[in-house]
Amino acid sequence: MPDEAAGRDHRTLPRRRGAALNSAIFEAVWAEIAEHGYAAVTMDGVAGRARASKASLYRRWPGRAALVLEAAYDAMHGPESVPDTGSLREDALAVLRHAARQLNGPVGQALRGLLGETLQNPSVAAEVREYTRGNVGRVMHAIIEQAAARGECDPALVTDRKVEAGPALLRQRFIFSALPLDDDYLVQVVDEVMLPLLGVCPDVVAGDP
Amino acid sequence: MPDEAAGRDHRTLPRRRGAALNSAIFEAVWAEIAEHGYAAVTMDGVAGRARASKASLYRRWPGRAALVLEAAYDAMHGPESVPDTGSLREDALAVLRHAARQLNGPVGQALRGLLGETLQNPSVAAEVREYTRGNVGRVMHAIIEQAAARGECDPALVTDRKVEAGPALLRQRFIFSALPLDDDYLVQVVDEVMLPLLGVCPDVVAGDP
DNA sequence: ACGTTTAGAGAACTAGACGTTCTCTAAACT
DNA sequence: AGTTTAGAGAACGTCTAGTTCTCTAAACGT
Repeated sequence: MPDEAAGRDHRTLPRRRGAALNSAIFEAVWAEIAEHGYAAVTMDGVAGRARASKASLYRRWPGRAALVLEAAYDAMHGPESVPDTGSLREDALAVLRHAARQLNGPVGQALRGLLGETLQNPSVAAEVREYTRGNVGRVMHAIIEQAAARGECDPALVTDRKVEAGPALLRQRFIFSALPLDDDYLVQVVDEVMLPLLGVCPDVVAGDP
Repeated sequence: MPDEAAGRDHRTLPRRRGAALNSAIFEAVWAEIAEHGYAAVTMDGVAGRARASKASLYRRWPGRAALVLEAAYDAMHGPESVPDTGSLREDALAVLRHAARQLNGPVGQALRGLLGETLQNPSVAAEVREYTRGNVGRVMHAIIEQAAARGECDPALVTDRKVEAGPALLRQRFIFSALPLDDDYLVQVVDEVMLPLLGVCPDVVAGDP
């Protein structure tokens, strides 16, 4: 009879399950993205790096898109809070800065890849679009309502197109430019587009003597 | 000795070259896109449908993206002209309508797929971005300069962000919505965003008694 | 403590697309 | 007519997506 080591083949290492395995898989996804970008994320690669089996991956997610999407959700922990500084300008900047911080990091890279996936194969995910669009738009509406309640802007001026304009500029730049979203850009979006559209602070921009 | 038919194998059909072959290949690309969308375009599929060889395809284009991109260029024949109706509102509507007509058709489907490709693999094509961004932006700048020269808007108000806002809304809707770009949307973009940003026609929208 | 059920590791396998390369031959050129 | 160029068709090697198999550790019962 062999000693106890002989009974242990290469599969006898401690085996993770449930949440622990999930976390290990998400970590592997981020490592793959960080190393060679979204395009380099393959199911085999993630499984290998996480020391998980492809069967385990496919038991949890139907494909790469669903996996990366859940990894992104996981990395963003928690719904976005609505800022309330008492000034529309500061609220708007806070919203855009929060979005920019996410989009400039690994989560942004993942979302770019996922958006690419949905553009090529529209059947894959209305879900991705929901996220990318839903959050910022909802919060933007909320801070504008706050401003209208304070009398800071005229509620009659508020339309869907005007509310969407700022976020649309942010997204355009995120999608079409490889450069990070810098703060100057966000300030321009707020001062040159969002506030003028709502009739706030007609072209008096801070910093000009 | 067999008769003359025996010497003709299945390769003996008339053989196209140069521009004629190019056109046949482009037609095949559009047929494939129309049938099952961008995702279904494969080099094998296009070659088969065009009765061309894959070798001929790869001699002309390095890959699928380059092929579809050139097919799109080919379908758009000619650079965009700058409208000059004498009214900024009409000029802007003309530009957006021209863009929308393209984007609502098969060319739009191709561009969506190509954009998806570049988002997943940024190395592929700065070229695609150039097109998608370049044209509308350039023409938009031109009509605004015309309007400023007529005294229709204040040149001091014109900034890059303001000029980009309208096109950004168009693109956002193109990218994130599967629905076609309808004319109501374009009118809203012009009347609620573009003109107010440039200080034209402050909220007097036609059609309201 | 023991037995049953669940779920993970690892590997083999199929199928589809990419991109390459080969041969044979029609079209274009001189 | 003879030469060169370029296209048709097919075979091939590779990669990735998914699936399915066996074996076994972990979780959960009694």
